[in-house]
Order: sequence, then structure tokens, then C-alpha cells
Amino acid sequence: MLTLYTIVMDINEQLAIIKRGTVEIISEEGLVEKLKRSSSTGISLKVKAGFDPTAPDIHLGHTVLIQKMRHFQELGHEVIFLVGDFTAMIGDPSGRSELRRPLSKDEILVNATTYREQIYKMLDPDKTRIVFNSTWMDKMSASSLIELSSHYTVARMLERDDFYKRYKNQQPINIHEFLYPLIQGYDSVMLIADIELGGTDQKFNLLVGRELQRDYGQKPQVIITMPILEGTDGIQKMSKSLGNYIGIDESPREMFGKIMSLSDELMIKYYELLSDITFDELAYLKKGITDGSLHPMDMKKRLSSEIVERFYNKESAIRAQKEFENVFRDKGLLDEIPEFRVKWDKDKMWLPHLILASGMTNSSSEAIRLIRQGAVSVDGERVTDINMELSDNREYIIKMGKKRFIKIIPEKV
RNA sequence: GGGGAGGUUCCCGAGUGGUUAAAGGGAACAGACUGUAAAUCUGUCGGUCAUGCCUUCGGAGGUUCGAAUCCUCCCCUCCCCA
Repeated sequence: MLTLYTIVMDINEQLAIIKRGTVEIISEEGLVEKLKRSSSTGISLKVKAGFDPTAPDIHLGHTVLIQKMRHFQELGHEVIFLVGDFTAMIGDPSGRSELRRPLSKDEILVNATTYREQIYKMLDPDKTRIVFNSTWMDKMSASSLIELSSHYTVARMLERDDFYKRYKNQQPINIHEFLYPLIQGYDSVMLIADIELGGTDQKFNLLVGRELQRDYGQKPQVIITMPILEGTDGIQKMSKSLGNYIGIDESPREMFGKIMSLSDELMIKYYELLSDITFDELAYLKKGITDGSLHPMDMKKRLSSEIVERFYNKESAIRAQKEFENVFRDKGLLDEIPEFRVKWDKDKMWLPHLILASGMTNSSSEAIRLIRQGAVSVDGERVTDINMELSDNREYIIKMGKKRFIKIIPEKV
């Protein structure tokens, strides 16, 4: 159902909201037509976006898309969060570097539950439909699948950039990988999607959806691509497997810290894609950085706060900022230091073993290296002697590197 | 089915009998510098209380005083021809 608000809002206003931050809309005329039809008939549009349930945590990269879903939701349309559980069970198509283990039904279910909790931080639960493509794919027969695959050609598949590159570089492409775009497209057919959202890297798959819908006698979906958010390294797409991500479930402290360590350049991009500030404010910030009237660090703190506040609340954001300033600017200690109880079987324990036992390193060699490098301090004093031993008569605070702290509590055996 | 090229440490990639825990690059981590930035520079980057020992170069055997390097079989990938 459309709200009164959206009925009043004219098509151009809706279009402006939809277009914000997008890279490409195919086609814009199609979109206008759909919007018009929707407002005259009162039937909301079905807006689909697919997510891979292999990684159970949603990160800021996903939120670029989810934000856009929210925009549609606010305009009164139906948002369909498609969980690609069927495809996940077969295994991963891209990412040749690692053979990914196909997920079990249970694991996918757990991941999907986590997804739901997390997306509801941004989307309205009452207006969000979550669907699994296994619902129809599990039932598909081999002959139907072959029928589906007859709708596309190998030559056209090889047009997709990553397939083409792998083909050219003599890297393997498995046949089932060709099925992924087809299944994704078929999902659109099953859902009779009006619009599908995706990152720019999804463009090919989204276009396949249009073609299939046409073949199946439907109106092709309008596709909207969003920019890919680079991860904390500033180069590669944010992803959990690359370890350059900021998860929306991370603690306020982590989230704040990670955003602060972004490069200034990347910060601007994050403002553009993630912040809710207006275009005018953004222009003002950009100008401020260029002419030096605004300090990049202050801007970054503001961005960090805004994002932490979105997923938590104002108090958490303030606390995260204070803690950040305390630890990094004033070189102080964390308010809450993780505690670790160690059973001491001797009077004294060798420091590298203590560090290993506490889980701060994976080996004592690593601990020794870090001590040699001057990274370790005990109770605020830098340790240089790798033979240092601690006795069990009191607690110690060990700091490793800039941000790892642990409180060691001895327990006599 | 025939012919050819490959599989090396987290990733890419050198190494074709000993001085090789294995060049170089990337990632990561640490130190310096800073705005905890980024960039840059420096260092570390299999394990082991450790001038030794153990584990690692697709897998399993074998040759040798000694193998990532040679041989045999197997598994996997790519290309060309059919």
C-alpha cells in the first residue's frame, strides 16, 4: 500500500530520491513508466536485491544497497530481500583462490537469521519480505534447468568481464558457474520483479534477469546499480574474506576505530555513499578540506559518530569517540580491558608464553618477535628483554602494539 | 583420444641435487613520523625457552650421504589438435 505521502509526491521527486548515489539505471524511461503505473494503480513495485548467505555478517559495503532499499521502502514500495541459499549450497562461483565449502542447510538458516536481525537495523520489518531462492530452485527438475540454460549462449556468458578475463588468462571456469547468472535471473522471473538492485559488479547478472523475464513473457525489470564500496584498504571491494570490512555488528569502539583509520580520500567516498548528509553539506565539507578550513580528523570523527549512531545510538557514539581519543590521542588505557586468568604452574612465567596463553599471538615466536620490535609493554613500561618473567603475586596490564590490551590475572594452581 | 605447459610458504611468483625455511613483490604485523590518518622509511613475517631440533614446496612411494629440485605411479588445472 502506498502512503498518503507518496501519493502526493510527484514522479520527479521520487526519481530524485531513487537516483541519489546510483551509478546506472537501465532504463530510466522504464523506471518512470513503472513509477507512474504504480502511482496510478496504487500497486507498489517489487524491488528485489539478492544476498549471498555465505558470510553471516553484514558490513558497510552491503549497506550501500540496503540504504537504497530503504529509500524504496519509504516511497511505499515492496522490498524483497532475496537470500541466495540455493546457490550457496552448490558452492561459490567466483573467487578461485579458495575452494569454498558448500554450506549446509542449517548453516544457511543461521546466517539468514543473523541477516534478518542486522537488516532490520535499517529496514522496516513490516515492509520487508525475505525470500529464499531454494523455495523454487529445490523443486526444479534437471530438464527444467536445461531448458533454462537454453535461453543463453556461451558467447554471451563470456562477455561477462570476470569470465572473459579468466578465459583469457587460461584460468578454469566451471560449467556450473554459468548457471549462476541464469538462476539469479530466474529468481527475478519467479518474483516478477519490477526493479533489481545490485552493485556495479552485478550488472551482467542483472541484465540476464531482464532478458529472461522478456523470454518468459514478463516486462523486464529495471536495474539499478550502486557503487562498490572499497574496504578499509582503500583498494579492494569490501568483503569479509579480504578482511577489509567494517561489520555493522561490530562494537562501537571497533567501528569507530576502523572508520578513523581510513585514508582522507576514502573518507569522502564513505561520506558520499553512507552518510545521510545533504549534497550541500557534502560540498561544504569537500571545500573545507581543500582550503584547510576544516580538519580532516574532525570530519572523520563526525563520520564515525554518524555511522556508529545509526547502528547503535548517540551515547554509544559519544563513548566510542571518547575512548578513541583516550587511547590514541592521549595514549591512555581502555576503560574496559579484557581480562585473562592464567593458571601459573610455576612461581614465574616467561612473558612470551604468557602472551601466547592469553591468545594475543598464535605462537611464542611471534610474541618474541613483537618484544624484540618494542611492541610490548607491561604496566606501561616497554619490554625489551625477551627473557622477562613475571611472578604470580599481582595483576599485570600488557599492551601490544597500539590497540591490543589485556589484563593478566594470575591464578595459583 | 593425441600433443604441450603447469601445481612452491596467506596470495602472486623465482628456484631444477647440497651454502634453501626457500629470491622478489603484495598482504599482514611492529617501530619511526603523524591527525590512531594515508603516504613514506625501517624491521619482522613456519614451529620450538631455540647457535640445535621438527614441519613445509599437489599426493604416495623410490634413487641418493643429501631432494622443492632426479625416477615411478596417482590427483588437479590450462592450452592446442581431434
